[in-house]
Amino acid sequence: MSIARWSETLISTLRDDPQDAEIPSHKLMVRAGLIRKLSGGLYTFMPLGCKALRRVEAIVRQEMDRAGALEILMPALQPREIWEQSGRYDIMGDVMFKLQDRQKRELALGPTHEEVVTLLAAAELKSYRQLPRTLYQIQTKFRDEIRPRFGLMRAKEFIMKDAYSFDRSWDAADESYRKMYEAYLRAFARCGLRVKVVEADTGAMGGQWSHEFMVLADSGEDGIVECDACAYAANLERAERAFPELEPYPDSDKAPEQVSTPNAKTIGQVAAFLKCPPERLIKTLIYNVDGRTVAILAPGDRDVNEHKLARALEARDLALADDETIAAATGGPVGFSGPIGLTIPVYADTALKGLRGAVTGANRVDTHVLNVDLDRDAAIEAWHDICFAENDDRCPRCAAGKLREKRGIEVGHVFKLGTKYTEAFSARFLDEDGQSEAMIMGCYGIGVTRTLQSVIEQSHDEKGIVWPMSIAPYPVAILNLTPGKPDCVEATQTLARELDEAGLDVLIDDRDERPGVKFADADLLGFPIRVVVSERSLAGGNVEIKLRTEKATPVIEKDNAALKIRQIYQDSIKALIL
RNA sequence: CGGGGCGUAGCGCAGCCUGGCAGCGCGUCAGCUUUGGGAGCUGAAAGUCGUGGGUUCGAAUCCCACCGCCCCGACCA
Repeated sequence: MSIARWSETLISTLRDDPQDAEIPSHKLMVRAGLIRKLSGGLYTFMPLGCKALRRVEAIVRQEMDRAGALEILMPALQPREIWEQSGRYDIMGDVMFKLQDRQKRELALGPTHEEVVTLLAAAELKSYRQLPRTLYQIQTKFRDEIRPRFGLMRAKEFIMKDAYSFDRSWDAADESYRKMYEAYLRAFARCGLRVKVVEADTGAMGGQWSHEFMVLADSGEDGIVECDACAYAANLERAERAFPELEPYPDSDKAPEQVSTPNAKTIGQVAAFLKCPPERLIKTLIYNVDGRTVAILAPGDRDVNEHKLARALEARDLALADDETIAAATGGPVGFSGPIGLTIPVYADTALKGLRGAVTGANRVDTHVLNVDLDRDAAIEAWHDICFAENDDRCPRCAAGKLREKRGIEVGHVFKLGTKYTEAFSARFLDEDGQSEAMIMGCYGIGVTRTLQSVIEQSHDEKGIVWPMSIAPYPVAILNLTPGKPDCVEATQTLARELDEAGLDVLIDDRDERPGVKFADADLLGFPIRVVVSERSLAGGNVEIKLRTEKATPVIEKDNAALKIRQIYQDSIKALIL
């Protein structure tokens, strides 16, 4: 492939952690000289970082091609109108970078490409004979993130592989989805990443269902739960839970009774004042949902999950009501709301079904109600699972399991979109009977730059990066410890040439530096195979081959080194293929 | 947008409280010595102390405003 000399490239390593980095992968990417910050959420890829990035892209591209997807490249600049046409201009409005051209035409830098690709499909795919088709691109996306952070993890500008499938039927769409899902598993495995697939919320993308590919990491921005007994796993935004039978409280048949609870507004204060456990309290939250006011009931010890709530109520817009709205809707001040006697619709979390002897607000200042039986005392419009799942909750899919909470980095997301966009853009085809039908669509994203950083987050030690063989900027680094000695130079060159001819990228550390510096840099940069050429080993006709993942430093006859290294390389690459 | 922290040489930091010559370590450059896990000595280059205003004989230091970066939250494919 190619031979690079340290003295001729641009590799600047830092001894100290950068002041503005928090998580290991971000610190290491900067220390190893892979990236440099231009401004918040904007980074330059340095030569080594660029090489690693291209390797991730190459793997993703190969797996897309293998799955039959077709590469295209769409514009990053998009006219405003297409976002209005899909109805997402308002939803995505704040995350889009907007600008005008000199004709005052309004444009946006694409945060994603459903609109553009669906327009394309509408124009080009006209017959069932042309289906199915999956189109993809690897391109820079722009999002005005509220808070960019962790280096490439959440940046304003990042590289994404996005694919879009178009099918003639729902069954065929499921098949396209399955192909992408499997391509994703292969791609991440080849990158040396261990991923967990979870059921996910579709959010602003819409559609029927979706799966996220998560890299488990403490620094992950997403909460997920997984069952300790079965395969169930889900993003917390979506995660369900099972509802065990409730133990009745003593005297739970008593009639409701108002009690004075001066200044006790929060669950904690009321529970302490009445000396009862928080789970016996019912939280009553007043929400504005698409312009109407509703009451939401949740167990006192649980938080309402607005993603699940929005889905349950099929709501577009949802927010906690302000104090005036609460007073008008309940007749009482904030902190003392309860379901009894309300005229607005009341929705309750399923966990409350059958609860008797509960405590609620009385819709009156400093007053709560004891002995509440929701079925008897309140008018519940509907019961839904609308609270966050928590650690130790019972699994919703199997009888035996409990849910465990983890943190994850979302590196991929696949959506079954259905006809949301194809209807909006009239992306229709003629079937065998000459009938016009909307295409069924799916979309599939991989955060390429985020994937790269995730690899480091998942694979490093106290000395530096530990690259998987497949995406290391250079799989092999040859450290020439005495670049002044002709025989060391000669042996280094020969080995490098042999490896180059065998198809490996090689970096020669030819700097006039002390050995310790070279070792430390090689560890920091994480080359999977480190070869040392020195007078000492050369005296016996040998070189040293050390793997970044191993402690030992075996020597090998220098004439056999290239073959051995090639073998290690190939075995290692093979081990990453599913 | 709310809360907190930071901004001084390429990088990491001290100095600020209590105003008085702009400092340290690493890196960079030159020379000598050294050479298997971030070497030693000597010398050198390099700073609008984030920006603007104010107080003062005098401001990195005190006051006001703004900007940038980081963290927590809200928010978010």
